[in-house]
Amino acid sequence: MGTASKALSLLNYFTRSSPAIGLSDLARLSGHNKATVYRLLTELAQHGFVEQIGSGREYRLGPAFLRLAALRENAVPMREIAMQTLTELSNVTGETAHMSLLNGEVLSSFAYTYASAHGTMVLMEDAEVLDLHATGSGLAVLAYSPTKFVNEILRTPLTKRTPETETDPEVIRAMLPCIRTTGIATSIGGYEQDVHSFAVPIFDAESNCTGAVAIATPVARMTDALGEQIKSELTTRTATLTRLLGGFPPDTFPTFLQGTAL
Amino acid sequence: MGTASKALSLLNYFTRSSPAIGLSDLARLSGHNKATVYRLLTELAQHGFVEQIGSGREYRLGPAFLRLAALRENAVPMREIAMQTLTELSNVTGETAHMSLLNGEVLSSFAYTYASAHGTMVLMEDAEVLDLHATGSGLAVLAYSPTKFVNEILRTPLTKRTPETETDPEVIRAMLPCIRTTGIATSIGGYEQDVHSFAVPIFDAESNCTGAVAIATPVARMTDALGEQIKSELTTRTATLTRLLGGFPPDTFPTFLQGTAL
DNA sequence: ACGATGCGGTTCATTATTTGAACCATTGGT
DNA sequence: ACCAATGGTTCAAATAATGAACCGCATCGT
Repeated sequence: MGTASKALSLLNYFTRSSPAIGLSDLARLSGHNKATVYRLLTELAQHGFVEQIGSGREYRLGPAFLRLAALRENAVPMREIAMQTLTELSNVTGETAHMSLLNGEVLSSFAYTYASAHGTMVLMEDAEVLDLHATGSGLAVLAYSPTKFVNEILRTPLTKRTPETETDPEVIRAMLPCIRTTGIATSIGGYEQDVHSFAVPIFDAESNCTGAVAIATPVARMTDALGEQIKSELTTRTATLTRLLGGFPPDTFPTFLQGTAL
Repeated sequence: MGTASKALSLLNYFTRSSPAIGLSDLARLSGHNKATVYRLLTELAQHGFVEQIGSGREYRLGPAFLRLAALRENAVPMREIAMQTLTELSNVTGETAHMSLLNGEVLSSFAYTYASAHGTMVLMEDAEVLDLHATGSGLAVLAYSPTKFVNEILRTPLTKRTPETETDPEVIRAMLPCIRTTGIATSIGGYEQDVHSFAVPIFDAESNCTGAVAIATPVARMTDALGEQIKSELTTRTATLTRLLGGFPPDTFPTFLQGTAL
């Protein structure tokens, strides 16, 4: 791994639940030497990617991301386009719709919309990290990712989010061909208890899978009829979204799902 | 300069006006070897910080920034707090108020509010890079930055934005003590023609200057009376904002400007 | 049709940078 | 008063970054 990658991967340890991390902790988490982490953090800080809280204690993400995110969204207004489709999806299905994007090895929540049809609703968080092995979205992404990537993900220990979480790499690997035949991944309570989720992949211009769109419902509300409706809406509208974002499904993607022409 | 810094500084060449850059161009711009830039871009791409457009042509900023910006804003809701003060400022003065933040050596627009009082108005852009030598905000920041930082900025050639832009490093250096005595920097047409700007610095918890708040008006509308009102409102409200953001002005900052207690 | 140009990407011996164990000075808890 | 952490620093040893030259390819002007 190159030095730049080490520096960048440090940023992945900052999450919603641990927004500030000390030097020693970060060294332990990343497995790098403390001196190394210190030097990398210093460099990141010089560019505003991290900043220190107080007179030398913990580090947190810096203000540079606000600037670069604004530039990114200006160059590629993905969120704006995606919100349109997500709004339609949650209106039509009456359930929570969300889209996630793959950043390196991290799949994270990117945008979501709620429906006002019911009193209960699956809640989402911005920038939440979604386990690739334990969510519908993650499985959809894995099913359409290169074998090499899948191997890397399944090599590392898989965290057991709920009693229902499947953590056997081989069982997960066996699920992927099945997902590919339908183009739809399903997760029932694998990430959060009582959450049922259908997910389909989205692709970029080179037909790489870059994320997923999913509909999440309380398990108790799921019926065969609702499931069929969701799967139908999800596949057609997401196929259109992929095209709106300038992407193309790969040849292997089930053609009967590829939706209406743009 | 460390390797990580080289990688991170590549990101600074992506701007609103050049959102996509080719490998060779980026090598020329940054002054690094093409092979080096290629390797760094590859690493950045692996983490979603840049992505390639089409089947291998130009690079642009990646989706990772959206995730990290969301995490940053969640940890430090600066924008939310700042918008409050900016809204008050533009309401009270009837002019455009904006706040800029320093990311490494780059000062960029962070948030702004317009007033509806007049037909004409100074317009702002998100994430716009503000020259440190040619804007009121930039001068305010320089006046309260370490000498070493000022030297670095003034060593590089200063771009002449308008006929009024001052580009002589020594003249600019001579302005800084003057700015420090009043706590207010002024720029008249130095960045954009016909734009008058008053700016005051903001500070973090360690009394480092991290940015500025400014009021921009059309030159034609500026009068002594308006100027006095703006300076008064700007200094008191920005002092309060610094405190709201958890910062402290340094001891050298004019005390008669430090506003009301929180 | 064609050579010239410039592009993204690759190679590999040279070189400069990163690395990490050990070491400070401080801080906070007991 | 002590101990165990913390953030930060050092320097010889090891490793990773570097850059000139080189591909194959697309584009462009003639």
